[in-house]
Amino acid sequence: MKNLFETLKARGYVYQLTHEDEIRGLLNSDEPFTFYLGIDPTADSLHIGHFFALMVFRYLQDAGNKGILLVGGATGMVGDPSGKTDMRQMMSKEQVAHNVAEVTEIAKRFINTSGENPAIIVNNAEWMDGYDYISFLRDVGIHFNVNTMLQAEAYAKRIDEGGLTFMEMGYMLMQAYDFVHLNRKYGCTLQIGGSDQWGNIVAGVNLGRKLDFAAGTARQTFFGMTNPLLMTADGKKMGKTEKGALWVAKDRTSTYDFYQYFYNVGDGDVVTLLKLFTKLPLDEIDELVFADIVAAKKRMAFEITKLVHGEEEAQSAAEAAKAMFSGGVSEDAPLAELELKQLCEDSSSGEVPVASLLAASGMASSKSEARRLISQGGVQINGEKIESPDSVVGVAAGVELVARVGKKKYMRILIK
RNA sequence: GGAGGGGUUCCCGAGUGGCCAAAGGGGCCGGACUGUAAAUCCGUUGUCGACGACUUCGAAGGUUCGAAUCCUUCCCCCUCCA
Repeated sequence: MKNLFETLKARGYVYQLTHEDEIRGLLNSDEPFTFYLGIDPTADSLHIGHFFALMVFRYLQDAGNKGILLVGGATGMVGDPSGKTDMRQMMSKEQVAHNVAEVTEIAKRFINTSGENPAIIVNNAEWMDGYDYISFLRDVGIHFNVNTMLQAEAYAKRIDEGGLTFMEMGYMLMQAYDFVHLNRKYGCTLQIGGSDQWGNIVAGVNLGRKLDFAAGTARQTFFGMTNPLLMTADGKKMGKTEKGALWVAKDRTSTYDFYQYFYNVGDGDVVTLLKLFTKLPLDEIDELVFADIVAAKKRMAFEITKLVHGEEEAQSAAEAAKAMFSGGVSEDAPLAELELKQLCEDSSSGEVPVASLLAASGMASSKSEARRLISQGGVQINGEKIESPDSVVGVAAGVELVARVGKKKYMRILIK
């Protein structure tokens, strides 16, 4: 007898449950079961929201249960309207295929696909592609009541805003069927996912029941469990940055930025994040946070970065941050390489307006923006504050400058 | 298909011929204070060869000395009716 259920609940992974008692029994039983998590390939990387669900996946798998990761090659073609204000832009088939491949690769970093208890990765296109429309409507569609569907919380926004297309309503049927398929083929009994998936998960549970009833076969087991939405203490969606989501792929969000994001979260979120994304014991977390909130935050940022990008990367991100904020420079700071001849007429050396430099390196989105930043006193070059928007700086081929905008943005600029 | 309402700068939302690069709020960004946190306060928030110039108010034309504001056509959205 284990207490996996209690562990997950105490750390904050559990939000909604279709059958609380039964699921507790399932998770705490010594008898392994099969579960699945579905991810749609809406982009070619995963963001931190996915990672939340993947943590649950790991816990379940580490406890000896069989995990199935479903990458939605078929559902991705349609797009889940759950919780969305607007219809998702339809993706081309090529794009979906590309994303499926990328997402699969990244997911493999988090879940164990080899060893004694490997997780398996499936793509629902495998069984959806050959399913013809009429058969699907007759087999699956017959079990869905539109009135009930329309009352689903997940669709409320779309209905308020005026447009929910027929295609999108079909999404729920697809996901529901996925669960049934995995149950039939692999004996999958539990679906996990984010709270925005609740409606779709419940649909799967219900569909399984109805199909069993219609076929007169023995009732199979279908359970669903969701994890809460990752919110910051002040009620915002976590993982949002000015550039969009916080991505797991390095070319989308650098390790340094990733680390910085967590370093800069509010104090109130530190405990939550430590519980969710580290495996530190709960009492140790409490102690740490109580003793020194800043140290706890640092530890949290490090641990999460380590989990996602590996220890080495995390170490260098932490060191880069340390160097930067104590006034030094780090090799790990982002580097921009600029062509000298694009900055000034003279071929060997010359003076370049600081504003141009910032704009060219991407530190500022335009020269106007750069001038604004300078006049507000937010720009430093090589540790010296730039006083006037018209200031120039001497450059020559091979020179490296360190530009700083605001308190937190640093960049090395190499003149070529 | 019919009738009405509407599309404004990142978002919401004022503006119905010059005083409009466009009120106000949110967000973002910068500064101060701090702990690379939060809260608070201040400032900024189209672009550029920068006290001036250029380009913006769904799209394209037109009227006018002058248009986000008026006219025409088109595209899109919403509400009610069918």
